[in-house]
Amino acid sequence: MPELPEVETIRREVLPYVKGKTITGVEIIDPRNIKGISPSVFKKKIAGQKILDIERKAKYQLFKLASGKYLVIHLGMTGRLLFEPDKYVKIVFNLSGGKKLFFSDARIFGRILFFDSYPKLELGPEPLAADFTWQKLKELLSKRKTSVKLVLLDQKLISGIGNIYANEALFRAGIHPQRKANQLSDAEYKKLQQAIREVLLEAIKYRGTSDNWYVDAKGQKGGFQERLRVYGRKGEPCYRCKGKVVRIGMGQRGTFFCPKCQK
DNA sequence: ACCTAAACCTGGGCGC
DNA sequence: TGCGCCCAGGTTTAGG
Repeated sequence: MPELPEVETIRREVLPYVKGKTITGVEIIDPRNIKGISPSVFKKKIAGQKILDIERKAKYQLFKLASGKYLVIHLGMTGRLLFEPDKYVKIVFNLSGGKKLFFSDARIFGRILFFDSYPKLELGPEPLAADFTWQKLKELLSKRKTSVKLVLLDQKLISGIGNIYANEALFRAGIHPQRKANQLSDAEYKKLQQAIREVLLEAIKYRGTSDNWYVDAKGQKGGFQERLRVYGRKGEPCYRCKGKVVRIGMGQRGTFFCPKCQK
């Protein structure tokens, strides 16, 4: 599923493809991804808009338009932005110059939004921001009594981390996912902050994780799935201690960890 | 304000 | 080959 590294990979590919182009029209094959306004109003508003830039905020892509308005896309779980169509295309953006950008989404969890001014998205700080220090992480996590794993997934508190990278960061930091967020030591907040940064940067470098659905705008898989240490590895040996990786459910999500290495 | 759980969705994988 | 069942999970919504 597209988390921060996957969305960033797509943004870097799509930006040069659309920058300076005008959206001449939109074909709506399935309207269910369009949120907040009716499909017909969306069509009218988007037609003729020139794209200046794409900004990424957490898992959102903000298409900055010359009019000062914004097209905002969230890929949900199975959403894709593609240069060539696949069998799950729901929306087609026709661009000046004859190119098309395809929005594909098998499960229709993705969201397409339109804002007349800069979008308010209610997101917590991004872990890759320069001022996201371990003290900042401690300040945020100290507010919560629930498990550290679930808190990492709360986009209003910290934005951009999804299930894969929450599992991977906790493994790298040696922290058990069921530990209470407000009960870590300073050394553990420090290790966790470093682990989050490291895993996100490494995943961007490898162009994201294609555990199942994710592909980039060219339809190509990422490379980070081969570097996952716990996610999806239930019953397999831990790379650090050779013990078995365990899977439990937390908040309706698969949670993978090594009981020996994560305390 | 915080926390939990259900709901939204459907392709893919599995057992039979 | 095909049917039924279960699983995947980001975000919103509802309710405690």
